[in-house]
Amino acid sequence: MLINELSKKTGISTHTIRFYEKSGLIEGKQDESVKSNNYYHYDDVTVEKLEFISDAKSVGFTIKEIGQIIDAWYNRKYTKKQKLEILDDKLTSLEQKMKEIKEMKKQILQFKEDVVKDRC
Amino acid sequence: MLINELSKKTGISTHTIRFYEKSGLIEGKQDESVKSNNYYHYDDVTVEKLEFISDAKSVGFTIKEIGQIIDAWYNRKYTKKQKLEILDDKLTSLEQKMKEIKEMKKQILQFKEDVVKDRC
DNA sequence: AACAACTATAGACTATACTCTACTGTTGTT
DNA sequence: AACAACAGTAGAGTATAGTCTATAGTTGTT
Repeated sequence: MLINELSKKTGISTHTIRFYEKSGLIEGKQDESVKSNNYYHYDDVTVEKLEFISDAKSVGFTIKEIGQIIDAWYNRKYTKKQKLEILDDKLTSLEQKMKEIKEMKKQILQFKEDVVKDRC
Repeated sequence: MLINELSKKTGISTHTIRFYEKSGLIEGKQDESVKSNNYYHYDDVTVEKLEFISDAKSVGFTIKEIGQIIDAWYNRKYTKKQKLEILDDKLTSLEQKMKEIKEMKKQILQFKEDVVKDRC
């Protein structure tokens, strides 16, 4: 599919898709047999990747981190061991985020109590 | 205390503290009786606030959101009802973040499985 | 052939959250 | 008095993650 279809399927603008491509998160390929244009073609894996990128951004991963995860999942540039290391690293960071959110919840509940009891 | 002590107590640079002050998150007060300088003085509540800001940033709250929470907790510019609304709103957003993180964990565990089983 | 819709590239612009530099003035110690 | 350490203000610079504009060429429909 071309970029417009990819954009419609994922809800991500063509501008942002191109930005992600320049950032190395996804990669379209050009059809060598067609000489009249240099249009990029994208497959269903790219759709999956873009959906993952959206989710990963929501939890606070940076483009760089997301790139690492995608490479660990769908690339030949790491050994199996390296891939598992990267993924475990991200799992650890998610555990950390969860802990911080739980503490923040407690803190805000405390604030609520303070408000209710006119302590502030 | 002056800004340097505040910085040392919180581990936040004086530059960043001034940035937070300009952003309305904290507020020092000048000693009217001293005319020779315009140094700002900070109290222990400011230390608390800065510690909260660090934690809140970790969970992904923006400066604007943090400002709202601080105002809801320590300000007279909202009614009790408004304060509780703001705090409940942030609690909801924390629940949402928590959900997204749990899903991301599942996803990355799946990636790990794919790697282990050579499915990618 | 005309024309709208689409594609690629380059580069400018925006928002957020700092971070640093330059400059000036104050305080405290020697 | 000298001088380091600290204070304030203003404004420039940086990194991240887009977002938009301009330009030029291509494709598909009428």
